[in-house]
Amino acid sequence: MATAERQPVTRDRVLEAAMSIADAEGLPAVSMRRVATELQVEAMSLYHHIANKDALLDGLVERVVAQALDQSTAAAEKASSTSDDWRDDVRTRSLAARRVMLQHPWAPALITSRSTIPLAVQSMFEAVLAAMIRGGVSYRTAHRGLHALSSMVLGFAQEPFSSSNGDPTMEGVEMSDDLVAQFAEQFPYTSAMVAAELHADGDPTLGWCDSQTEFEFTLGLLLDGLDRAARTED
Amino acid sequence: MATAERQPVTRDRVLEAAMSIADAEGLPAVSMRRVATELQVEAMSLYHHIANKDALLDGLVERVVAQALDQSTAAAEKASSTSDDWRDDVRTRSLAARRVMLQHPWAPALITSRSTIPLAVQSMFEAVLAAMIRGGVSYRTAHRGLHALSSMVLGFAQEPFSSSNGDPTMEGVEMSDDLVAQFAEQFPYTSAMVAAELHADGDPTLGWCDSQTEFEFTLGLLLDGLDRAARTED
DNA sequence: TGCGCCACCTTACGATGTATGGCTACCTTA
DNA sequence: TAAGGTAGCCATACATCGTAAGGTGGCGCA
Repeated sequence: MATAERQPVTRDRVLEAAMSIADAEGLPAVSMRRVATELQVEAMSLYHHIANKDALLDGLVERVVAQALDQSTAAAEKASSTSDDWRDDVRTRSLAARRVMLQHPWAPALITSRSTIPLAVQSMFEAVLAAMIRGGVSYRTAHRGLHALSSMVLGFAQEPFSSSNGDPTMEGVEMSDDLVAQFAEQFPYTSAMVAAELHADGDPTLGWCDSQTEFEFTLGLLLDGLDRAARTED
Repeated sequence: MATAERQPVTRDRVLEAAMSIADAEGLPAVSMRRVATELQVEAMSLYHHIANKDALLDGLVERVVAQALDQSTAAAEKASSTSDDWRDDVRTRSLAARRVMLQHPWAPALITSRSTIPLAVQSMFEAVLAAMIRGGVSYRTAHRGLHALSSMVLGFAQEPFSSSNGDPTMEGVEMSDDLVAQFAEQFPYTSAMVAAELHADGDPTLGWCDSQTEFEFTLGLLLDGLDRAARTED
């Protein structure tokens, strides 16, 4: 703060500021004025570097997916020698992309809401597709796999009904024994499942789930299924 | 319009109005003033029936998931005699729930963003879980299956990068031959896939996909995978 | 020296959610 | 029947949002 010589505003600096606000305080906190003050500038000055807010959001998406592409190709290259099963390649890429999404929890919803497909996404599709085709999967099956994979990477990072979606009121309220009993009566299977799955920590919502393990399990299921489909169709 | 005796406002009528606005013009069009004028009333009057806008959105979610629950139990009951494979039961329910989501395209994103889990969702989980357990799936695997299924139903209905997410500018613009060639060079596998999959209609985005078929395929993959997991773990 | 442009700013408009307080018509109760 | 409360609706106002329109200062180049 001592030498607060402010640097010139650029599109990149705007996006960076917006990104850090989104990461720290959530996407709704990203307003033009907020981003501007972060850059020690007035709101209207931003319009010299980006067309409008929608373009700013497009820029955010662009940045996140570029990061996802980077990470997943890096991870895939690093692991390329360890296996020649196409599933491992795709798995590595998917896990890396997911990791990026988890670092920017606002991103999946934003990406899903956009209408134009970023180049970086196209590149990721291409890489995954290439792995599948080289692994002997048909175009048809690979196409379906692509949809399923992108849906998984974007969907599993969002966690519906998680208390991180605002409303800290419910944070750690315990259900009364009465309510627990009533719940158990109305949803016996669910209760039994929770009882079976619950080890140490208690939380009546689905927050007790280990969503990373669940993601990996489902990913494995999907990849094995695609592989099997490929093997039986020829 | 002749006998425009306006009925008294109720929570139900508020939600119904909001719902039809969302269906017709999208979720952003649902503002307090807009809903109010629909009911021939001023915005502030709504607050006598609904705590605030967030509660209104909760109400919308509540309505949609209730509808999904209705449809999926109805469908499951109707088909209950045709098969005793748990997968068919779960499939029927999932497809019915998806159908409801497709009727309210704004719903999946809204549902995903909420923090409290509606009772109707809990009921759907219970029914699906029951089918799985009775089919011999372990609690652990069933739990993972539940996550995967809900992610699919919510995720596949959203279609990232679809032109229905605003921006009608791109609607049906043809790529120049130049661009097509450049694209083919940069993304050879993708181009080959599009060529292989494309039958009659042309559209360079992923809009040419039949997402219903893709959903059913992936659903089948998932169910078979869960079934296989259940069969090998005991 | 002067012209023009570019980055930034000021002001202002219409939209949004909602706090505050007033009005009217009814219902309850003595 | 008169008094008082209350439920439902409305008008006004405020903060915040995206952004259109136009002003201002300093720099580069003629």
